[in-house]
Order: sequence, then structure tokens, then C-alpha cells
Amino acid sequence: MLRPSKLADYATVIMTGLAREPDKLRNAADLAAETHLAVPTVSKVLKRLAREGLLVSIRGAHGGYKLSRAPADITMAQIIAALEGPLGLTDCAAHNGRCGIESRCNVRGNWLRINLAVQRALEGVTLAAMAEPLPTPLAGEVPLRRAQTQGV
Amino acid sequence: MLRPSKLADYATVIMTGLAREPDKLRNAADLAAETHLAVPTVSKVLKRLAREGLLVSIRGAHGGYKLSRAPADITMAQIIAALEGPLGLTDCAAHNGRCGIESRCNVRGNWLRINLAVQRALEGVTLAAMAEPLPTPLAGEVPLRRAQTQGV
DNA sequence: CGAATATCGGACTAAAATAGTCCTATTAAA
DNA sequence: TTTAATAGGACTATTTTAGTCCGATATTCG
Repeated sequence: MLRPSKLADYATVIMTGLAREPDKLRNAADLAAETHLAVPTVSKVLKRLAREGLLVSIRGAHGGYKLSRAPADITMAQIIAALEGPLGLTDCAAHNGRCGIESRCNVRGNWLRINLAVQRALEGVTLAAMAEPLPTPLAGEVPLRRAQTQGV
Repeated sequence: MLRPSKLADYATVIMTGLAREPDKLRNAADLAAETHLAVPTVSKVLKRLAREGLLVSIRGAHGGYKLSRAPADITMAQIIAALEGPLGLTDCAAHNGRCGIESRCNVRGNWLRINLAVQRALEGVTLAAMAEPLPTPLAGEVPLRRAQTQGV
């Protein structure tokens, strides 16, 4: 559930590739070959990442892209947001006023709360962490707190 | 980003409505009127929730639906999963073997990690919490830990 | 028993979001 | 001046999602 778009997925793979050699300029064709994706698709993703400030672009011959800052300073939240936009709320939460019961709809406020929790989770994972080969075991690293009434 | 489907959104509204009178039987037309949604749509959502075990259904005249267990024992994760399926991974993670670089693709493992974090967040919010009118202030209740290298 | 009222399951259609491609302009190096 | 690269956006195709509808089944009640 709640899966990211394909483009956002590509973005993480591409960014991870760039994170391995943070200062090297890479062009779209180059990265396409590495990721086994079509050049126009990679190009589209790179353009968006650059426009959002996550990449620096150099135009002209021998141009290309590189990270705009250190991998440790780039989060998954930023990468996904660059491709999908900052939205992530229900329609009800996005443009208020449409829903007739809104004024007493406490569900809405809770959606905001949930979104905050998800966003916080994505902000906790940096590109640097993504580039490392699974530093810690996948499960059990944080004690699992299930189904408490408050908490998020 | 990462927004739930409309159906899943409807589900939360409907479930929240049911949670206010956990033992009362409600039929689809009834809930449609309350939520301002079309009857067939509400019906579709109810059927899925019932099939996933979150609702008990009674057929026949004077039939309807009610929660299968206490609101405190139903999580947002369960509701969303009922409508969208348990998926939530990238394609790469879903059917392994397709991606040529998979064996050395450490991005994949990290996606699993991220998913775990998101799922955990959704498991932390119960229907009971959703039914209450915003028990605590929206922001600042949990200290925000940003961008650390491990942590999720 | 028969009529009325529900859910059940799935097929089907319509609409919207997403992916992917392509074209033209601009920039910089050789 | 030619070549190699990004910038931006238009466009199309595809896939996903929403929404509707229908026939079957179950239950109540007169």
C-alpha cells in the first residue's frame, strides 16, 4: 500500500548511483546504461531532480549532473517529493471547503497526523544510508509499538 | 506524496462512522447518506472491508454491517491494506528476479526498510484514535528526528 | 409461501493519473 | 562551426483507479 510512483522509484536508484561518486559529473545516457532504463525516462527524472535543487546540472558538451550536496544531507522524503510533489493528503485535506461535513469531520485532522508520521519516516532515511549496503538487519532494530491509542 | 486511494480514504470515513456505535448494524444506504457518497461505492467498500475481516456482515432484510472487533483493535494499516492490498513496495521488490542488477542492488533492501517504517506508522493509529476528535495537538508531540544516517 | 430487503461477487465502463517519448531551444566545449 | 549535452514542455499511450450495474443468495415478515 501507499507505493511510490515508478518515477520516484527510478529517482532513488539514480540518486543512489550518483551518491557513490558524489563529485563526478554523469550524463543521462551514462546513468541510463547503469540503471537499465530508457534514456528519455532517465532524462525526465534528472530534470525534475535538478529543478527541485537536489542535483546540479551543467549544460553543454561534457555537461551532466551531480548531487547538489552531501548524500547525508539528502533524504528520501526530498527525493520522493521532487517527483510526486508535496501532496500526500486526502482530497478532503487538500482543498478544504468541498466536503459538506468538514467542520465536524475529525477524520481529516487525523489524516494530517498520519501523513506527518509517514513523512517523518521518510525524512529519517538519507541518501547516504541508501548507498550503504544494508548496514543493519532489516527487522527488529526499533522495538515495534503496535496499536496504541495515541502515539502518532 | 504517497497518498492513499480514494477508496481507502472512504473506508476510513466509513469505519470511523461505524466506530461511533460499534454494535449497531448499519446498511449501505444508511452509511452512504451519512458520508455523502454514492450507494454503490459505499457498498463496494463495505464488501471489501467485510471480506478482509474488519466488518461483520448480516445478510437479508434488516441486515447490514458492524465492526468485527473493538475500534482500539483496528489499525489504519489494516483498513488501508484491506482496500489496496498488502503491496507497497517497488516493482523491483515485489517480483524479484526481473531486475538484472538485483543481486547487488542494495537499494531494494532499503526500500523494504522504508516500507517497514511507513507501515509501523500506520499501525500506530487505531480506529479508536480516529474516532476521537483530535486528542492532542497536531504538531510537536513527538520530537522530530531528521536525517540521521541510520534510524529507520 | 411469497414479497421485500439486504449483502455477495464479479463484470463492465468511464475517467483519471502515470509513464514514456519526442521535439525544439539553449548552452558550452573542442 | 560542429558536436554534445541539458531545459522545457507537448504529446501519446498505457495503466490504474473509480464508479456502476446485474444476477445470485440469504433473511425477515406478512
